[in-house]
Amino acid sequence: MLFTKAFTSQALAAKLESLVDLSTEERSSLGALPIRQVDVPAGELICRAGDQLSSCFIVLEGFVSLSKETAAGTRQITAFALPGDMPDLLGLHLKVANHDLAAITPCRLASVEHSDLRSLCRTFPAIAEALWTSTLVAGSVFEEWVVNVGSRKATSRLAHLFCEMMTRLEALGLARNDVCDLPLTQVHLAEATGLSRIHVNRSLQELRKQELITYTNGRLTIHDRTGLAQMGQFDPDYLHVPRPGWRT
Amino acid sequence: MLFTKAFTSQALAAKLESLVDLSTEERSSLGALPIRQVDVPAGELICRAGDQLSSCFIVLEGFVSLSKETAAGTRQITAFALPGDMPDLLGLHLKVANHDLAAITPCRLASVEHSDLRSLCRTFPAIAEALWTSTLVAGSVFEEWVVNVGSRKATSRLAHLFCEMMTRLEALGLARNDVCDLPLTQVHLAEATGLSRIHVNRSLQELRKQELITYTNGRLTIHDRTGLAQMGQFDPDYLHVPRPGWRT
DNA sequence: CGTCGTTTTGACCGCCTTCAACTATTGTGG
DNA sequence: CCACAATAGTTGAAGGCGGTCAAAACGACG
Repeated sequence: MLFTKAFTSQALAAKLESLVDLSTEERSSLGALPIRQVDVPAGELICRAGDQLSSCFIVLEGFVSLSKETAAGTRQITAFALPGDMPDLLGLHLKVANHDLAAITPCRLASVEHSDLRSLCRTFPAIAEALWTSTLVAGSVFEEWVVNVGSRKATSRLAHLFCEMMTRLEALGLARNDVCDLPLTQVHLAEATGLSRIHVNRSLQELRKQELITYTNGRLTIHDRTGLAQMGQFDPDYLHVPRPGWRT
Repeated sequence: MLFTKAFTSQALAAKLESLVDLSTEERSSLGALPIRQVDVPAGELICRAGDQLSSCFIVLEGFVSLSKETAAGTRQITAFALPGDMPDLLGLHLKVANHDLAAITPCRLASVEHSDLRSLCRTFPAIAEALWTSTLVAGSVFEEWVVNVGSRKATSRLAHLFCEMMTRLEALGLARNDVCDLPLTQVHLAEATGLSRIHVNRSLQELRKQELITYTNGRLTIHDRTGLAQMGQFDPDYLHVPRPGWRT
């Protein structure tokens, strides 16, 4: 890892402002939050479940996976964190991380001391509320994933995941015209959907055959938005993004 | 439903005090929180996904399920709420419920206006922190459920669920000597684990055959704690209860 | 050009689902 | 107190979805 001193990027501020209104004072205090910038190469672990942390991360650039090890040595990915997300904000109040964090792509993170964050929350309740809300949304996404892996068939699970990622990336301005960079290998998809690598491959072929998507070289294109949403039983409400752009 | 005016029971206060230390003033303000008491008969819906609520519930007595409908008309249960839990606290900041709430047993609930709760949080930051923390724990449980339904086999899923419920009920003083009332039908278990009703039945027989549990008439007895924990790959950390009482 | 990770294909097998029927238990009204 | 209905649990048989194993094709990169 490579460390640099810096100040908070726009990523977090943008995220929080999508949840609550911030005054100029709050915005500038947020910008002045002292952070340590951290660069992590692709594939590297950022922290492990059980780690006791005195700071938490903000994703500035890149894709981060949240995962848990299972007995057989396999991983279950429980969520993906994108720029603006704080994948271990839970540690602010609970002290121990309860999942592994790994950089899927090369990532730029900001590390914020819990003490700094806590005093910021004390001074500006609106910021505390925004952070709280962001953890609620994260919880809501976990809950939807329970439904996804618990009750849908392989093609539906993948369709749902693609809809979710497209929606979130659009909200970040990282997708346009139903095209986005989604740098996940089929192994990542398998670990996120609770399927085997091989069955993911075959299910992707099925989605292609039905002309719903193309997905090559980490680039996802959705050809039939409503068709994919139907296949994945996708309803964007649980993501709580302002204007989802999916018609039911 | 049957409504009565009343004041907050000990259930919530006890729950919050397990998460943060409260001053006597905070404790009494919490007790003075105006609530409307609601009694719900077994099997009845409490609210639906998508409802816009101006108040939220505290479970005082009984078992509540959180669930989402899927396309085929089936349900996926995403969590169980026990006394002291606030299963739709999410609505405090996000306005819309994102799951159905249903009374599994006859339930006594307390309904608290969001405005009252919000002003209480504003006056006592420690209470806000405790509530925030409780939502973080709930999120942590969702995350573990993703792992459970995403990566474990039938018997493991059930074993894990039983370990979780036993741990939580113990923390509430509702279990003793590895015995607790767990008023869930096999259909509930199926909906919570993402299995079919029939396979739940057969997996339960397997757990009994291995002399890990008995489970009849809504009463769970764990005969082999470590064996069950191993089968379910259960590690109580994610529940964030003070003293779990499971040896690794 | 060889190496390593990723994707793809084929064959086989098993966990779990589905369908159908039967039993046990609980509750209700005559 | 019994008849009946309704709910919950159990058993059997058949079949499908997806897992596992093995190997080949493909692509990126040094």
